[in-house]
Amino acid sequence: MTKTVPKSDTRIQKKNQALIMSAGLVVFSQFGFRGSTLDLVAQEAGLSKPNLLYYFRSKDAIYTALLAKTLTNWLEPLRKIDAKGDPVEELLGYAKRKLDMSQHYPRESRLFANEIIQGAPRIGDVLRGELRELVDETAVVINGWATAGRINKVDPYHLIFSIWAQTQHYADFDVQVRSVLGNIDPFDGAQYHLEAMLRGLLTPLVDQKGC
Amino acid sequence: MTKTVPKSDTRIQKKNQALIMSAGLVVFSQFGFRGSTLDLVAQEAGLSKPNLLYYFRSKDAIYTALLAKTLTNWLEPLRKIDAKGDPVEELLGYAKRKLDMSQHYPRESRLFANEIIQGAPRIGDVLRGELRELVDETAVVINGWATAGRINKVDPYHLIFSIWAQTQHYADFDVQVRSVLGNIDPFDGAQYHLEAMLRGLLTPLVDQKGC
Amino acid sequence: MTKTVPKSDTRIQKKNQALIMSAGLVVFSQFGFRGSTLDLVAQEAGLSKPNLLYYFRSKDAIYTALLAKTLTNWLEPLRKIDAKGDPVEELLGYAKRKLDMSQHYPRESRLFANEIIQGAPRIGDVLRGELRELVDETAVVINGWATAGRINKVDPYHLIFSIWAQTQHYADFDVQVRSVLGNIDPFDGAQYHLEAMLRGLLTPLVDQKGC
Amino acid sequence: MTKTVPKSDTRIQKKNQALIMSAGLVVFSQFGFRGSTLDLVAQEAGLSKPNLLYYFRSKDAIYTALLAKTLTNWLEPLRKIDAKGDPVEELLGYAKRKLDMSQHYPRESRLFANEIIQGAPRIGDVLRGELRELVDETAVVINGWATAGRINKVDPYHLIFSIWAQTQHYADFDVQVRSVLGNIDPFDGAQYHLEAMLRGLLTPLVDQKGC
DNA sequence: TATGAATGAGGATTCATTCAT
DNA sequence: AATGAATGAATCCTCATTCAT
Repeated sequence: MTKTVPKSDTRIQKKNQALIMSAGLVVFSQFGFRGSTLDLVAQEAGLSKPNLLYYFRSKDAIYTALLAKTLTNWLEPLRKIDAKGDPVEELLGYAKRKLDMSQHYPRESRLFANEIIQGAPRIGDVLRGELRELVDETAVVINGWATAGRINKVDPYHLIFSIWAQTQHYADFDVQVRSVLGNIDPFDGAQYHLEAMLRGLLTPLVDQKGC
Repeated sequence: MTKTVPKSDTRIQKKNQALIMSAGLVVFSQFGFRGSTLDLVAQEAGLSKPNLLYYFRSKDAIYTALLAKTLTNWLEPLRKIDAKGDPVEELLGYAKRKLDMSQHYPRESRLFANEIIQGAPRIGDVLRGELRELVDETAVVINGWATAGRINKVDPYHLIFSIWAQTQHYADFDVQVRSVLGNIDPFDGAQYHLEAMLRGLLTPLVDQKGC
Repeated sequence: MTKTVPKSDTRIQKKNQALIMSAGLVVFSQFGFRGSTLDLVAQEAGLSKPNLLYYFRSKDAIYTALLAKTLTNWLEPLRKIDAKGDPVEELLGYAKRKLDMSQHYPRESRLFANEIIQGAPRIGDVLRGELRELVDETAVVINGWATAGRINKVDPYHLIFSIWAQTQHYADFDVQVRSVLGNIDPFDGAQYHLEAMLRGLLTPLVDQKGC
Repeated sequence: MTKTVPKSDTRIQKKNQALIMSAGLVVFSQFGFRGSTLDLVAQEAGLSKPNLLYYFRSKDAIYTALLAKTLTNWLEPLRKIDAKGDPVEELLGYAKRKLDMSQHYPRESRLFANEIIQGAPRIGDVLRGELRELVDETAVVINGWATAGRINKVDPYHLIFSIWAQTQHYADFDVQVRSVLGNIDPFDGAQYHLEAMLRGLLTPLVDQKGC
């Protein structure tokens, strides 16, 4: 009814809010929203359960805040694709950035993976709005490159999907990848393979062999 | 002895067990194990909750049975790769079968995706055992093809990962894909794009252009 | 999400639903909705808390069911006032019925008292609808009697309020009344006093003294 | 010693204590003790929750202080009945004062109503002590008047109850009264009706009609 | 085979109160 | 004098599971 939630952002508040969101990331990325409990988050954060709810109105509020915060970073790499840059390098760069994120922020990847697999109940609007627009714009750029003959003709949407799929796979299916590879680090090979794949797809034949 | 579980498999038993597993697939594939409830499964199956537990010892038993049953089909396509076939056609065929499965059995895909993202607590052994062996064997075949110059040199593990990633993406991230594509059917373009990608990667240059 | 609430009314269900509503009456009539706890109701009913919620969806559902069930009986006496009867006797009869209810169903009286004092959040509509109409109709009857000279001119609304007030007082303020009266039974004197009061108000003087 | 409660009554202390009691009156009179929360009181007072507890030891302390403070005013009208005055005028005056209090201090009325309906856990002693004595004394006065033939014979206790009931009704059941009356102000009619009732009851017939 | 009835163990959230500053 | 921070004890409700029929 009358929830006392901190209004001013003191030092300790920022610290604890960050702590909670960090703990939330660990838990929610593994179990999804429904599979996670405040107990787990509290334990991970080293705080008491009511103390969690002192900083966030509800379990949902933690999760939503987490999604919102992560979302911005998540879409960033796509925004960096430069229409004026070299097409192949731009796309390889994008793929590399995505792969780096899978390597260094696998939990964020799994957070979204869980959310989307479970039907994106909370970010459906973003997917159909902001994300779609961003992809549409990028598709125009890619089509422009193809029309100019600077890369092969490709479906820009599926190209983007395949970059998402191949990079996020190493974060989302980390357990599987490591089960198969044993002690070998996945990301070295992944980077090389992904580049080969993209070059094979994009590079006009005339550039591949001088004839 | 504490629990009476049907021993003889009558017709009605098989029917209901199948019904429950079918309902379980719907629910578990969306919410994962922890996020699912027996109530949801019971409602989906049109059975009472205690009746579910007459056929299966526990929630866990339903989930485990479901995973086990699906696993066989899931690994099947990989087994079908024929070392004696045409390399590119074999690999394209594999990719196509996987994509078909994403199209026609997206729930099974999401069931595994959920399980693996959440750390594969129940199928970790299979991943490190059966799956790894199978991939190892396939890797030998692919390496053989490359050594024989019939395809380009590729890392067979990452090749397989990239096929998994790109095909399963259309099932697991279905909501996202459709959010971006709107009314366009994803699978037409996906099939074409995937083939282009694999051909670009695998086909020796000498075959691509006659020089 | 998927609440299993009994649909068919078996014997045991009716028994337990009645048991719970009876316990709910005891608790809610004393503490009001907000001040009551399911624990108290469960204890009063001799059932476990989850078992309460097996029969009723929520605390609110118990309370609402209770109000609805009691409401009908509550308005009944007013409906029984007969325009064709003897005015004074009809009104005295009404007052007597109300007083009897206070004596024999004091909890029901306090249930409504609590609800109304606290702002009638759940029965406000009934008050402004069904109750008001009923009172309006009765007011017409009373005015008719007064116009015909069969009773003194009175404000029918305040007459009804005063009957409500004086009868319900013995239920709602029972503790106070008994604190003041000690061991004397309140209802004997109440009945006599109320009758005197109403006769004094209603009876035309010409009837009181033959002149 | 464990708790620092202000000893000296500075200006700001008195101000805030009054502020809190005023806010407590608003909240407790609506929801009763158990249904009220410190959050609600704090919000109503515009103070922080811990600050409330700086001025009052506990939620209970606020409530008890409120009851005590109000109680004095509450009993005052009864004390003002003057044995030497004109009987009917004295009693009508008492009723009027009570009705005025219902009009101008309805919250105080509801505060007691809630407390008493819920069993008077905190003022039971006062009811059985101070209140009872006061009523007993008044009853003697009334009986004296009746014996002297200055008013009709009535049960003085039920007479007092009926004045309480009819006057407090307009405060305690305010919502209901207004639901029935719509936009008409209740207190005009109430005053008139109450006077008629009491005169009808009390006035010896010989005074009503000269015969 | 099926289900109504029942519950212990959670799980999210509220709340009065304490503590440090 | 005031408040941000913190929490143990409720409090409502859910859920997997058991039991009796």
